[in-house]
Amino acid sequence: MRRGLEFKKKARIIVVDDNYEHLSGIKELIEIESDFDVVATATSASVAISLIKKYRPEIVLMDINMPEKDGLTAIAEIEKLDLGVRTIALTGYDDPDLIFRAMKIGAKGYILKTMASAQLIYAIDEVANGKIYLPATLSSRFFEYFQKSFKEEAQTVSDEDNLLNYLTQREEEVLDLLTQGITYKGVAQKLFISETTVKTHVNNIFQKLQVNDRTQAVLYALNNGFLNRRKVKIAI
Amino acid sequence: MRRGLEFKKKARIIVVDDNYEHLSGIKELIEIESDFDVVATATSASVAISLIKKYRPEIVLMDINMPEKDGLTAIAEIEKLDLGVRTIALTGYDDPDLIFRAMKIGAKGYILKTMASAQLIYAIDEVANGKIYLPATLSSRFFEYFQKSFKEEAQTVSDEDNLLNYLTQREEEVLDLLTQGITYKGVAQKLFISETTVKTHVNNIFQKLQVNDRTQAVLYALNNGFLNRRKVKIAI
DNA sequence: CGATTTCTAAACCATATGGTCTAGATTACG
DNA sequence: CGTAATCTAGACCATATGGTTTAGAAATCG
Repeated sequence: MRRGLEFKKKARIIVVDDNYEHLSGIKELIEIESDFDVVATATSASVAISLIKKYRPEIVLMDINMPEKDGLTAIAEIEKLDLGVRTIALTGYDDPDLIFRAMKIGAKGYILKTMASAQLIYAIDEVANGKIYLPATLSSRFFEYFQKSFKEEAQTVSDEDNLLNYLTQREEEVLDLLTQGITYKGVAQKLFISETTVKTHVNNIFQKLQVNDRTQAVLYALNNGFLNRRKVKIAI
Repeated sequence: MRRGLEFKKKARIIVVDDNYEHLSGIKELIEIESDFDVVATATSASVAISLIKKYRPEIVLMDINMPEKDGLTAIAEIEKLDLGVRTIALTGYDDPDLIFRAMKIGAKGYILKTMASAQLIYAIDEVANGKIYLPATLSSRFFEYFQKSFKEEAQTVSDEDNLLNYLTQREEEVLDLLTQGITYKGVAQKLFISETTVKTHVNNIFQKLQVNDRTQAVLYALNNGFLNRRKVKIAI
């Protein structure tokens, strides 16, 4: 598979799988069917991490379903090292939650063990070239899960009977300061009003939000999208 | 393109684009090259929504770059109607933030206007069959953006000098109850200890978190991933 | 123009919260 | 076994917070 005079470096790979049979199978597959270089293998996440520090590979193939320290935390740790190592998650399950979590913590690809060997090689190739690879079926599953979580969030947040809607503008300003952990005295200074006025506003806020104290008001505000009102932030 | 005796219903489509040229172009394209049925078109989001309510199509092709009411809010509204209508976003820009927001609010597909007509038909077909369709390039862009946002979040949250790490187990339990808006008396009852003990714990918490009151402690906890410790919740 | 809402502010009081110190019982650690 | 950390709990005091009522000024609305 070598391609003449290309300068492209052979991607160096570390394979991690607690099952030794699988491990050597994958290693052989890669060495025979592709141009990549398996520089090391590991049967546990902790060993894998020291090997990664030592060899600095471009790619890590990580089995997610391991006992002891699980693969997801391992991936998270690898990402935290920030060595530019790109990790591909490998597993038998297409559980959307698993896919979501893997991608969330920084996996650059996600492949099922049942998939054809050609697809594995293709995925490694894509990821080695800086792309992120998810097979179409898994991608669909991911997005369904992704949208479902946001839908639930949107429902709980932007209800039209959100009690925050009943607050006046001044009350919103006061509540905004409260959600920053500022005392009544501080609020009074910031808004150039007396402390008793602040107390009046606060009491009205309590009644409207049906809570009994400052902490509960702040919690209500945070749980019901109060911050999203003023800031146009579309953050996750 | 009709396929003999299949029972599959022709998907009914509404196309929305403020540019009339584009609109009729897309409409013709769909009618000539595919089996789908364009039941209506609209040049504004608000008109589109009433048409959707009237025709109940399976698919909506929505141009995102419209003046007045923009396409994203339109998609959000359509999703909110919960009519089972599946929306595909259509735009000239592959801005990752745009893609991310579109998918977040529930778009079932995202296509660039520059893409080949065959790809448009393919996308509609996929979405009509209940799948979610993102072309590979856009998918890559989406995931990069997705991971970047989580990476930033992870950095601010899971620092090793997170003051929450200095809390004892009992202090964590107390703080947990405080983050639910419970009073000292309530905490005392829940933990079967005296109120003065609660106060002792709380004072220790304040010192460790370097804050002055309950609200600030709760805010610190929420902003620094306190909830993610006990609950394995991977919520967004 | 009259009514309503909003923002302002005070008085008064009860209680919750916060700050500091001391101290016994238990457990963990070297 | 001695020491440190943790959990418990009391005393004492200062102040912040919460509940209620009243009320004037300004803005908004029909």
